[in-house]
Amino acid sequence: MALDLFAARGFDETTVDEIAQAAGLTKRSFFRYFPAKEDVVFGGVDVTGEQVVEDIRARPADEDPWESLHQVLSQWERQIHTSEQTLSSLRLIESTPSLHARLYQKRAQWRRHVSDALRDRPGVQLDPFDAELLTNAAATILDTVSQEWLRSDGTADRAALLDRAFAFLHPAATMPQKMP
Amino acid sequence: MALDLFAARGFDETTVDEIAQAAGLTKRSFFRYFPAKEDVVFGGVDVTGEQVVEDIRARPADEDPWESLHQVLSQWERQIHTSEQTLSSLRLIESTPSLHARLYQKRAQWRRHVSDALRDRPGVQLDPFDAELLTNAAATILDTVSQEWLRSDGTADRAALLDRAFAFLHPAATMPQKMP
DNA sequence: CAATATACGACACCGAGTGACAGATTCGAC
DNA sequence: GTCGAATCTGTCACTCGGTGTCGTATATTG
Repeated sequence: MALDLFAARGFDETTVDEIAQAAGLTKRSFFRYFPAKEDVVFGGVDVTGEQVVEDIRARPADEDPWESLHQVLSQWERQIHTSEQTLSSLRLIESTPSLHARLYQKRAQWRRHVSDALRDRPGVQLDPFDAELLTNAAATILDTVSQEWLRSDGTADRAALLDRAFAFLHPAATMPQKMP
Repeated sequence: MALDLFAARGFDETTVDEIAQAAGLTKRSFFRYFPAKEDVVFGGVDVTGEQVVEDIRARPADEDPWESLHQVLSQWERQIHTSEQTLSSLRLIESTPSLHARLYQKRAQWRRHVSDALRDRPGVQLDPFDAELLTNAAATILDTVSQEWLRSDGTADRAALLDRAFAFLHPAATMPQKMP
């Protein structure tokens, strides 16, 4: 629907009035369904939702956090259906600054949840800085994988790229201690 | 000037007309100096400019890319003067989604430059995916350090945090190869 | 059928940002 | 110093995203 309009005229060049009219609504009614114009695009794309957070919570508490992130994200990566529409949506997002910003915003709150999940583990208490560092690094991996996948026009193996990235960017076995 | 208004009434609650009037201008003239309302805040803050990119280009070509990033960013971190105003600016940015988005946007184009700099090295040609992964990881470290520094109310040692993060998130010595 | 909740349209409004035009200011050539 | 050009600035009008308000249909429930 609205995605066709974006594909044809571009995101910024398409007004909310046009989107609404194409869907048989008013501008006012459009904003009753979507908090912002940008959110039409993210309706179909699963922006790494609550499932991942729950999966991390379900992992054994004594598992290496980085390994947990790897396992959960790897599994998630293999579950999602990477349709042709996902590809064009991602392309649109990448080429539109405001959409890019919106995606980042959604990822930011997701990261907070993941970071909390890592620190909520019983037994070992993880330093907030370390938890955020690991979480942000994992998010960066996701981001870079998506970027590469986009560059390959959807032909690249996302799961393989993810594994490679997780293996490459490996935290030190012995965590450097804070200075007192 | 305008930062005082933001500190008092908040970013979103301060209109451009008010900023302009406080500076003795018109709204129209304001937009002749700043492309967007958000850019007033980033005027004083050095959002990791061209200097870092040049420094990376100046590094020995056979140096480990991660080490180059570490060295340059570490040096940069020790050069910047982290004033009280920087702290309040960062606080404002963190608490305002639109400013957060703008910062991310600026960082994005910086990352592209850094990634290009890493790949432009003579001799070794780095895979685009790897280059972006390293660059994004370094940017993530910067981000996390800033976050932690902010949480400590500016008392934390940024350089030390940076060193710790770079040591913690260390790429594997042997880079995993791509599958054919 | 009546009462109430929910959805939608219509209208007015605000703030960010832009284009066009007119007047002022600065600055260099002569 | 004068003239003319370039630059700066204010004014007005306009677009577009987003919100508040209100009146009115269309269910939904008893």
